[in-house]
Amino acid sequence: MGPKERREREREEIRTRILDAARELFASEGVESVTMRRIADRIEYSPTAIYFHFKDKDALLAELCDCDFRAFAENFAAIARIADPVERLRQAGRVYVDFGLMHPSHYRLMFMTPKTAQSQTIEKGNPSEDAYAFLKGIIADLRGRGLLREEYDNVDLTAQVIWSAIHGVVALDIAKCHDQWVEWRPVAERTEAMIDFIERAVLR
Amino acid sequence: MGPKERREREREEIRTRILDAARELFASEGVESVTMRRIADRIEYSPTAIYFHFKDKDALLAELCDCDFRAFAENFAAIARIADPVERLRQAGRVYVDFGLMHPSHYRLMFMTPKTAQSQTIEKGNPSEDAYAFLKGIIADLRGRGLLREEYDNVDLTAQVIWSAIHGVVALDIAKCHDQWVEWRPVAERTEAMIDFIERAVLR
DNA sequence: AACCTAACTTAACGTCGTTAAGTATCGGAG
DNA sequence: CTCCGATACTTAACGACGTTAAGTTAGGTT
Repeated sequence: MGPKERREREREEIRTRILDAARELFASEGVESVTMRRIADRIEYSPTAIYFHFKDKDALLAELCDCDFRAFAENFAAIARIADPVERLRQAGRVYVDFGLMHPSHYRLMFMTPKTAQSQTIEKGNPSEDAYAFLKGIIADLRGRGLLREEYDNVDLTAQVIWSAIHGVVALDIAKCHDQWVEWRPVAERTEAMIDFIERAVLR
Repeated sequence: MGPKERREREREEIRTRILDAARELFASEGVESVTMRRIADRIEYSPTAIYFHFKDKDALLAELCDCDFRAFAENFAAIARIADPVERLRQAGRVYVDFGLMHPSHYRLMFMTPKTAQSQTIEKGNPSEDAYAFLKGIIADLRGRGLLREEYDNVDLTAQVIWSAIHGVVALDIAKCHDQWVEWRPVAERTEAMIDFIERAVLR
């Protein structure tokens, strides 16, 4: 079964070539520059060739998004070894915001855009692939050591509130940082303030 | 100068007819259904007629957005009379989230989309037209009564952190409520939790 | 009565996502 | 060795989009 495997491998290769081209366009020129035709240009194929490998544009973007979710979760691996859960939470907040500010296009697609039904390639609940699970782990740890206020007995609810708070910093910055309406404090200052804010809210 | 005034009035009328048609499409079918051609259909004009009244589609959307910012700020008028600043803050959070959840399309355009350089028709700093100013007023009041922790001595920074926190609840819900990845707590529960969260963080 | 201009319309351009139909390549069966 | 069918593409086209150019009509001014 030599040729069959080769075909399979080649098919996988061109898939990743398409994804890579899309990712480059996406990162450098924003999501609105990612068109089937421009992706096709980059890999020197006709636009319709892409449809042989992806159902449609949404499916392609969803797969891009999936890769990014994994890359995002991997950012937290470095801080997983921090023993003190309070410090781990603080660093997690910084890592989260940094990712969003360094990759605003990706962040928008991942967390600020409705559609994109996620695929199955990420192992749910595994903290090294699933950042939400990582956050829940921190909260469970804090709770286990009796550091949380007693009101925060629901891990999911607590995780969702903390996530919302830190997401708000990133999302508002991405969407509104060029808005002269508000006299914005520097985003780094807002981030640190939010991290303190979260700590004051949940710790005893 | 009778006819001249009439012309002016008619011009204003058709402008608002266009805006109304756009708003209806927008609210009922989402922003992606707002096309120049469909707006034109609704008012029984040709698509190009709109360009006589608005520079382009972005300008039209920006103007829509402006109306919505004013309507948004007016929602807070009812709670402006609440004497207790703590309770006023709590109610403001609820009003904010309710607006976002009841008008997700508008909320997305107003607070989750980068572009839309705001126009000049809103009086900045006037709490009855500018919701950010309204929030700052609450914080200044809290501070004036010595209810805030001493760390929150910067009104702008404090307002921006609180806004981010509550925006995060709305924004995540709009973008991710249909995501099965996370076992979401009901948005009402998250909202109340965030309001408590904010209070615990900033009050003495 | 002639004219000018504001307020439109029709036609068109170039873009987009996507589908239909055609073509070449190539592994495997007779 | 030849033929076949599937695989992997291409070209052509459709309908929708934002927008511009050119043409038309109606009403106030001179």
